[in-house]
This record gives sequence, C-alpha cells and structure tokens, in this order.
Amino acid sequence: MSLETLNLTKNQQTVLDILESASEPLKAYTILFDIQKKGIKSPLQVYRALDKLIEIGKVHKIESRNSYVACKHEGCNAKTSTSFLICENCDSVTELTGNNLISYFSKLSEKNNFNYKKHNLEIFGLCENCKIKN
Amino acid sequence: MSLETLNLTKNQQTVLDILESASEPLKAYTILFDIQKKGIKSPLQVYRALDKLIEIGKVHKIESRNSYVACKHEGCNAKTSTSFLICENCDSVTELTGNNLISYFSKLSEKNNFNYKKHNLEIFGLCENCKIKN
DNA sequence: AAACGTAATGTTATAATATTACATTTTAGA
DNA sequence: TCTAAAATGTAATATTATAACATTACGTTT
Repeated sequence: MSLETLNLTKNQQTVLDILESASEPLKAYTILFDIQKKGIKSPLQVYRALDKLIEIGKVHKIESRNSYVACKHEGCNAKTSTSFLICENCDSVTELTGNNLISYFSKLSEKNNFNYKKHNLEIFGLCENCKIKN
Repeated sequence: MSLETLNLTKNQQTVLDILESASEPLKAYTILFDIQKKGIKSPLQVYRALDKLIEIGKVHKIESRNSYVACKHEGCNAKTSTSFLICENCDSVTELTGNNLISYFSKLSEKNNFNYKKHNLEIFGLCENCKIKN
C-alpha cells in the first residue's frame, strides 16, 4: 500500500521525472513527444502512467487545461481533491493544501443538502512574479 | 451590450433550449446529435453557439466533464467564475452563487501572494435525492 | 524449477472533444 | 441604404483520450 509509491515502473518513473522537472503543467501529448527517445511510443503508455501516478497522488490533473502536474508534497493527501492557483500569464501552478478548504466545502455542501466527497478548485489570476511585471 | 442577452440567434437559441430542458449537463456532441433535425449539422455550429452563450453567462462549462449546463439565474454574474455541486450518482448539477466564495478565494489568494481574477470550483458528492437512495 | 495470477506493457485502431480556415450571409446601427 | 461586425455554412483537421487484444514481467505458490 505505502510501498506502491516507491515501486514505480519504468514508464511511470519516466513520466513522473519529466513532470517533476517541468516548471508548469504538461499536456499528455507534450509528455509523449518529449520522451519518445526513452521508449514510450504511444499515447496510451503515457495515459496509463498518468492514471497510475494520479491514483497514488504523485500527479494531479488540471481539468480546465487538460494538463498534468507533479505533486510536490510528501504523501500528498490530494489523491482525489485538488486546489490550485493558476497564473494566467506564465501558466505556473501552485497547489493549495491543508484541510481548511475541505472543511469549508463540506459545510457549504451541507447547507445545500449535498454530501461532500471531493472537489476540484482552480483559481486563476496572476502569480507573484507576474503581478510585478504587469 | 445588455441587449445581447435578449437577441440570441437561431442556433444560439436552439442550443440554449436543449440545455435548459435537460436535467443534467450535456456534452457538445450530444447536443449536436439531438438537434440535427433543427438544421445544425456541424460541431462548429454547436461550439460557436456555446461560446456565445458562455460569454453572456447563460451557459457554463463543467470542465472536469467537458459538458455544458444552462444557468438558471437571472443575469448570472458567473460569466467567468463558476461553482458547482455535482452529483456523482445522477450527474445533476447545482450552481452555487453569491459573493462569499469569491471573497473567500480572494483572501486565500492574497495569503499566497496571488492576484485573484476568477475561479472554477467543482464539488463532487451525493445530491439530496441520491443521498436518500444510497 | 514449473505453473500460476496479476499488473503492466506494446501496438493498432478508433472514439471523443475541439479548432482552423475560408467563403458567404445576416444583422444592427449610422 | 450602406457598411462594419457578427454570425453562418462547410470541410478539413487538430487535440485529447480510450478500446481491444495479444504479450511480457514478475512475485508467489507448488
């Protein structure tokens, strides 16, 4: 269970490596293009690796952009819920963590007679660097 | 400017009608299939109508599902930001409104040195009906 | 070691979602 | 009525993602 984060397969490790070395979220076909020299030839190989990495919480998907980002948090609990600050200028992404959001959304859901399970939050704006420049 | 919400074109009205009569979000190609008898033949016609309807706030996109939902609020201010409760069982969607979320997210962004512009929030769980059944 | 079970892989094809390009028509407003 | 902006029609194509199925890798049980 906890070991599965350690035992990545070659394809999974290859995909994770490229995501971890990227400064912004990558698209699946960008990943595919970038690692074809490492033996990954088909989209499906990338998507399967991504699926697994997402499942174990090492990678998150940015839904509104169809792109994928490596999680920087040790033992990230965001296997299901994710919260991001996304810079509209440079496309950099910061992941928000902690349980405050979850409890806030749980209460909000309750008020609407809704049983909270998980969430995706994407906040768009300008990151610190780009605020200064613009 | 404010008139444009009243003067929908035929294609726009056709797409809006089908979204308004649906009980859950629809996908673009589902819309296309459903209204081919009304003279809309190509994906582009649907996407253009959707673009316009989204622009004026009559329709919102559910990013994580590539689907589209009609807004039930008069003069919805969610032209850019949207917040949804999405039932994982029946796919029904409730839109959250009000400025509480926006101010909450603005403050949260500030704390992270981020300049808030807009957001997408998707909360997944069980709606009132499905809570009871399950 | 041999057989087995499970997860992962490789490969081809295809499905599903969305946009580009460009010629034409409609519409609202001066 | 003229005109500029918006919308339309049509074909082609780009982008994102999955289905189907045969094969391989590898740990576990005999």
